[in-house]
Amino acid sequence: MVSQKIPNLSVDCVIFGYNGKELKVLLIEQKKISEQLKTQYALPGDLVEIDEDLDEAANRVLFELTNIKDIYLEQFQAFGNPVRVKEQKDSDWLRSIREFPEERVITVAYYSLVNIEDVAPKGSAFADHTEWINVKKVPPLAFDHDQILNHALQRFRSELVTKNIGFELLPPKFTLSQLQQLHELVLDKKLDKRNFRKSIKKIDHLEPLDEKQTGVDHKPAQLYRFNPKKED
Amino acid sequence: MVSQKIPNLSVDCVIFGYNGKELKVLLIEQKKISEQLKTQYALPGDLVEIDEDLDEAANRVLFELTNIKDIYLEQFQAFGNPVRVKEQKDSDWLRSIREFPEERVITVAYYSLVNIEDVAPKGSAFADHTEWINVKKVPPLAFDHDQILNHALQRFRSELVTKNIGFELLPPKFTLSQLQQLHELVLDKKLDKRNFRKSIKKIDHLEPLDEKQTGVDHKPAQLYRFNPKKED
DNA sequence: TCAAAAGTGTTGCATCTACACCCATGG
DNA sequence: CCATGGGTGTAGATGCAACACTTTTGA
Repeated sequence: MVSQKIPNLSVDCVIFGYNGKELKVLLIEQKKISEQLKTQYALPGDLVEIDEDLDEAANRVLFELTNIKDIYLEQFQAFGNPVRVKEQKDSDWLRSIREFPEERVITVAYYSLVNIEDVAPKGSAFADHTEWINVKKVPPLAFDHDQILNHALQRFRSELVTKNIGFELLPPKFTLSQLQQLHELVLDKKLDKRNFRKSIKKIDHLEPLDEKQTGVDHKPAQLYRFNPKKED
Repeated sequence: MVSQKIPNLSVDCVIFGYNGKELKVLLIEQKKISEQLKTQYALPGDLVEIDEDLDEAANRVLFELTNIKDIYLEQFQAFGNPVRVKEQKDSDWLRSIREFPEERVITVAYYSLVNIEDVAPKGSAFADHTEWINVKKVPPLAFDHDQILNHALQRFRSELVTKNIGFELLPPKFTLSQLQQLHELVLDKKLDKRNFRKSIKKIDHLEPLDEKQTGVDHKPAQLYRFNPKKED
């Protein structure tokens, strides 16, 4: 069954992941229409269904691509340039997948943080496959997705410092050094170890475990987890 | 000439003004369809035209209602509940003005600050008239506009402190006490006069004039203006 | 015993808060 | 000369940045 879609309205999702070394973003490789076309990457997104909430649509797109369900997606901006999907580079592909490929499309953009281990990227109706790509090495994207990705990164950075989000990118048990590395990567600057620890020890829901790192050839670190239920 | 509109997409504008005493928001009174219906207020908004940028649409709505042109409107959130325009209270009115009144409508919300003196509210195609209403005394609004207004207020508060916006609400020449009163009103708390002055004197583009208040029965205050060109 | 990362406190500086009196004007 | 809001500084508390050494483990 094909559900009915609003021809002018889509959601796009910027899904960040972290492998311990690099901040990555989940991109789809657009299905190749003909051999002449070179492959183009894009953010996962889709038209919104006729009776679907925006948040629901974003979750659906995320689920279709990653099998991840019920995580928080932050809506950060709507992009509505009337020609944002009308560049030459995008029209062939749109003609192959859309019922009304000439329509202008407004998109509502969401971002989300996931544990990269939880995701087994897979193909979908629109995409040959999905791929985790280092945010510092993202090729030019379809539509205005470069711009959307940049906005997402900015928003992520500012929420990382103001709201101390970011635990979602780490494995369930992590060390403070891992957390610090993640912050350094996202903010693109070195942080002082002692000051970092002082500042994050203030935040709630960060719980030390009775457990240490194993299998490292140096002093094993205390493991922590992020526990939203913890009162502290 | 009637321009073609996208049936599922609108913009709504939360326009704040300040009269020296109260923070106000510009609302439209929906045209009365029949004598039975009670008047309902709503945020100014309209469907987006088929080739119109979102920002452009917001500016058009603002202009149609206030004759104000070319001011900055901040997009803050898209609202896309599929039933947000389908409550009983709103359906009669929609049937009277919309070509497709049963369609679900996603709206992109903007907020803006204007000098209340510059606005001569007037009627429009949809509204009997427009009215400045104290934000603390806003009646229940059409659609989900209460929620939109609340989000706008929150965003305005946070940008007032982080970005020191707010001058747009004052007359071109103002005293520091007027600026302080505005901040106190928006943030809903008393501020210390000396500390307030210290903090705002750090911000750029605030320029003391060679001019003082007149016509007051106390020591006349220094006048300032906000001058975005000033380097300082 | 060596290498590698974990872990831990203090000091100076900048920022924020609290607080009270004199000044200029109009009536 | 009185009432009214305008205008100003300081001291204490708090928060942030800089900085170096000891510990624990595996190899």
